[in-house]
Amino acid sequence: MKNKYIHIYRDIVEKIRNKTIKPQSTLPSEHELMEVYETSRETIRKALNVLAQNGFIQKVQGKGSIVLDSDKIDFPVSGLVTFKELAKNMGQTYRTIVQFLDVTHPSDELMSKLDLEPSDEVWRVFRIREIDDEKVILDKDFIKRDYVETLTREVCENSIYEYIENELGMLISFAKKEIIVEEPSEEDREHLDLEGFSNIVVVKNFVYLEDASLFQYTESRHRPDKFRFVDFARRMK
Amino acid sequence: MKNKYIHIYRDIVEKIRNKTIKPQSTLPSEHELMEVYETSRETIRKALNVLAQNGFIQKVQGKGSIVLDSDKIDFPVSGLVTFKELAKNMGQTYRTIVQFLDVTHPSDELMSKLDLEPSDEVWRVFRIREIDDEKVILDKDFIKRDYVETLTREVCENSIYEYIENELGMLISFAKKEIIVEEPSEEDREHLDLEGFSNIVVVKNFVYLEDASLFQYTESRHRPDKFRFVDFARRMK
DNA sequence: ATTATAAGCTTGTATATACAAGCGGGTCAA
DNA sequence: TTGACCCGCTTGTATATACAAGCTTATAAT
Repeated sequence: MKNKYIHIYRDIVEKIRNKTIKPQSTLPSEHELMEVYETSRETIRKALNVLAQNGFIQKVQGKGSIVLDSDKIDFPVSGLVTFKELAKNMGQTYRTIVQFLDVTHPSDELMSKLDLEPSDEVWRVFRIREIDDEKVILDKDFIKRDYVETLTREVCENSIYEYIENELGMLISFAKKEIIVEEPSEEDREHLDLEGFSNIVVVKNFVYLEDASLFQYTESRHRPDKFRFVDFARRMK
Repeated sequence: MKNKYIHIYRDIVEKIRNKTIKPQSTLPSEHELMEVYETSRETIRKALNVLAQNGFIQKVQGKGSIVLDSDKIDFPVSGLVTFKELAKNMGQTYRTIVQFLDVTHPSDELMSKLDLEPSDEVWRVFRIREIDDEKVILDKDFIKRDYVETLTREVCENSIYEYIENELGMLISFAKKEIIVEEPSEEDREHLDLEGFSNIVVVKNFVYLEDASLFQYTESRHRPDKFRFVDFARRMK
């Protein structure tokens, strides 16, 4: 009986995605949805609020809930997304090359970023991402050792996130992102196919777990032509 | 008696901002907040949910609401932000130069972007943004004439958003953003102080009103060194 | 000492009710 | 025809209650 509203949310998302419910149309009223899902109005409203928050619908007082055009707001690239999901949308073939993987003590910069002591240990993972046989992204991951005991090359080649969530049972909850543009470093030039591009898009990512503990810092360095970021922003009333 | 929860939200935001409530501490329990604000638990929870959504707190079942470090998640640059707000944070002095302002019929590209007919009219506003006496941003705005009858140079030099919300009484509700990197166009080279930069960060912005109608498309073209985007993303459970 | 259990706190979910506020269509009067 | 008003729909807000589920601490049993 738990998570009824999330179930309703997912159900409606699915119907919007596969066009069972068409863009620009209005959803059934909250009263009608109550009967469809055999639940209370508050539960329906919780589901609708999540839909609105994520850009699927727009609620208008006195009228109803208008279904937005999800194609125009194509999400997958927004928010918390892994390379695997991103690559599927971007190109034909993709591959991850683990440059190296080790445990060290944090540099000064990292100590302030991850809030660490000099004695703490961190996993350091550098990965090169290929899309259509071009090396276009350099991912530098720093993960607190406290949270992750072991980490293998194989895991890094696949998806660290999947490992952490599925194998270790830890839940990623939120992240702070910062996007800036820099000149390519020596490292960038060495590992990426820059093809004359003289800028690098740097996505700095601070990842937090469900208990609000910061456990990972990631720097994702993109060749500019392979970078795209989509965001849906709702205004505070 | 209306909007009690928004009032509570703002009150707590203020307390977090001015450090009356310190980062990493936990908020009073929902029960205690009920008494402080003399309201019901559901109302408190609504306020707390908005706080969580906007990255001010993290709720942990069984424990409480942890106050996040807002300094590390400095918002103002995220979401729906106008140049005026942005410039205040970026530099010392800023200025807006209205390149031109007119009404035309839409190009094919614009027709598809703004969902228009060939007979429709659109305002076209091109503005150059100066920060510290350098021309670093080129803003190209396209606004549906249906929604805005008149638009003056003076308004454009100040803030179109303020004009629309305060003078015309229309409410901006949400926006879809897309960030990509391009080669500078002739136009970019002509109007901006590119200083050898060979890329331009393009922020495409589709702005919607409260009734879900699309009414503006903006293309904001930034010199890469003056671009920064901060985002807070929460994962769906 | 260690472990297991229970109690008491916390937040999470589901339900019901009441009234406010916005929209739209219909009615009726001028 | 036009405008004012009302009614029935919609969503928005506030309240109360009940129980579930997660965390911490204290207590009891081994």
